[in-house]
Amino acid sequence: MQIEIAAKRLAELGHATRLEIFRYLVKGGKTGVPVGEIQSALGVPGSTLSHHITRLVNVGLVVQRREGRTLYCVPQYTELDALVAFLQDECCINETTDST
Amino acid sequence: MQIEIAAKRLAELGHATRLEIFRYLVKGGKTGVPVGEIQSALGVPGSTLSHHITRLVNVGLVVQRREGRTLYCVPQYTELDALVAFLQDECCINETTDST
DNA sequence: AAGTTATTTCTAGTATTATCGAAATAAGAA
DNA sequence: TTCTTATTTCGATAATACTAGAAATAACTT
Repeated sequence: MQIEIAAKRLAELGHATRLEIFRYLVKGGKTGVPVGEIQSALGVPGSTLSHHITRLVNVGLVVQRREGRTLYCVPQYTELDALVAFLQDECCINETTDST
Repeated sequence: MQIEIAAKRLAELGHATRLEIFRYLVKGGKTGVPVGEIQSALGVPGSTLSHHITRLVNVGLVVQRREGRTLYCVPQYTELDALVAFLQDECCINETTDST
């Protein structure tokens, strides 16, 4: 992953409300969680919530799927895994290159 | 780790220049890297660099140690590990609770 | 069509962040 | 003590982000 993309995704997760949203989605599983459920669970005003979700969508960490009136938010596990992998590969001690 | 702290650290890493700084420090090893070396390696103006380093220090991801005129920046591996662990534990699919 | 529910877009005020030159500080060297 | 090196703090400007009420849109129900 390029550093620019990693930085963008980290920045979006670097906001308490958005991090809570993402965590809530992850707990909700692969089918996704309706926006309204996030709203009542976290107690965030609709317009504010929509703004934060849009940001998560913009960096590819969340995808939305509509079913009738309900919009489901689906966390993109693969993207988060890649981000975690980036941190581990690029920003943690690489023991294999280290001489004991 | 509390979500507030995690969010703060993610936010600080969520800036391309700061992420590059941190990555450079990690590559530099446990003894740390002088500010001046980061400056010439990344080509960032001194005042701007100082600002970014201060932010990393403020969230505990970097510690500074002075040796004469030279200030060494030391990446805090433990803190990054904790952050990565937070993401994996709280924001990734927990396979163990999943019925296979 | 009119009403209801679910969610977004608009708008605007406030706050935080990024940037970097210039001046200031810290510390060793002459 | 003066000079040089290393780095920070100050100050000012521009840009971006946060928040949330109100209005708009999307889609189902009656």
